[in-house]
Amino acid sequence: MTAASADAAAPDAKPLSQTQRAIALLREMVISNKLPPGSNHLEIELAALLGMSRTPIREAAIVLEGQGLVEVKPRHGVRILPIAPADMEEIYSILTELESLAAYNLANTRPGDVELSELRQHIDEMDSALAADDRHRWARADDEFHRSLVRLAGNRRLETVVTTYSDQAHRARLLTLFMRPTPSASNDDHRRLVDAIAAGDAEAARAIHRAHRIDAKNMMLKLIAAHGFSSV
Amino acid sequence: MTAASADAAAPDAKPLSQTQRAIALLREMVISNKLPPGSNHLEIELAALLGMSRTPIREAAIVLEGQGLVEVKPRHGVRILPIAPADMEEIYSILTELESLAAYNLANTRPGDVELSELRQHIDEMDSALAADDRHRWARADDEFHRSLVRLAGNRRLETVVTTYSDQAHRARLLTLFMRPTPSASNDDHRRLVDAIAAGDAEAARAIHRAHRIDAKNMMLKLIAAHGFSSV
DNA sequence: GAATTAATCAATGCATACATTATTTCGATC
DNA sequence: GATCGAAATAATGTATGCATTGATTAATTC
Repeated sequence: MTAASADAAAPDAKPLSQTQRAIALLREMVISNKLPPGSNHLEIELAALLGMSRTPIREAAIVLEGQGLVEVKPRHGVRILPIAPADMEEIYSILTELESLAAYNLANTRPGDVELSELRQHIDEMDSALAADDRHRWARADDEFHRSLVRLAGNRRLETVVTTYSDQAHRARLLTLFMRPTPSASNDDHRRLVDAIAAGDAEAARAIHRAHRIDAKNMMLKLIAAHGFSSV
Repeated sequence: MTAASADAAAPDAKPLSQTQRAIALLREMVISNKLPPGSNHLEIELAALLGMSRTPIREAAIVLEGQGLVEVKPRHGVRILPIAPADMEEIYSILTELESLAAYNLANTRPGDVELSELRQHIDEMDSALAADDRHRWARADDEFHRSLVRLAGNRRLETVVTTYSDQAHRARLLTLFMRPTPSASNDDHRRLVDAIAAGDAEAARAIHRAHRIDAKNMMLKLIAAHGFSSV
């Protein structure tokens, strides 16, 4: 352990500014639904909550507003944006298109065993989580799989956009996680996708992933329509 | 004219906060290359330049950083991000995909004459600008055409992302505007695209637009490769 | 003369103060 | 009792001050 720090794995973790802490903490609270969608929070309250002054809170709010998670309403504080079915429709459209592009591009790069096994590890983890009937773990692995897919495609901006909209969708996915049927069929798609990527068949990779995402979107929208939505 | 205001078209234009002014002014200066790519600007200098304190400058810098136009470097002020060929590659990939999606979706909505004529007006304006050999006017109309296309598709988030990356690409387009051949063939693509949309042929609309964007990207990259890039 | 270290300088990160302005409350009038 | 208006309240937008810390310059040693 280094002399200066006792927490992270990085040998010389910089002190991390208050603004960065505020961003990380608020983001986590939003996407995990700890701050309920539709709720308002005054800057002073958030400042007190996180033990800092209004300045870093404001800066964090601006960042999170840019990421579509909150809205700064002049006299009502920071409003946690709700996610309506129409929003999910928008988000999934974009994710479908961009992740499919990632799959296409990745297949064209002819990735090596390192990259492919990274993807396959996440798939195995999903299977394992399913076997243990641990949906949270499954969801995390699913997330990681999609994140890896996009990262390996090598377009940093693509990564950024996909992360932004995945974050927005995250809360809705949490809500439907236990409403949906067992997501075992999903892994068949994943395996076929990785096989197509390994074979360098870019068109197939794109088609498989697009179909996968469209299925996911339809299921999500159906669940939301059936169960309603707590958002305001 | 209203009693309170003497400038805008809106009857009751709110005073517009300093932060909002800073965002608008800095964004314009960045995407028009008035602030050279790669240059650094201390918060105090920008504050003096725009006649305000550091606070709104900081907030604006955060917003523009989120839009990929600048980078806040702790001791060196705000750095205007340069655009390298690799960045253009990333940006055009994303724009190609998302605008093609917009074309696809718009075609599926079976837009009425109002929408279609909006698109066609921009095409006519491009023709007119070309006839007058006014490339700046052409570029503006081309921009408007693409912006309309995406807006009419009706996905607000899609609009946001496309605007973000169009802004990033804007400076490079300015640089190559006078290097490229006369962009008259481009309008053939636009007309075929609108026809496909009018006919409700979503697949054709997507294919036409994708090809259009890929052509544009290849030309841009070739120009940049040939001419080099002033970016640092 | 080069390199290493100490001292100076400067820009930022953050807290705080204050003016502005939307909201709310209280009172008065109908 | 309800509605309108005015005063009070509260939250923000912005400016400013200060401590921190990175950068830069000077100085000293080899």
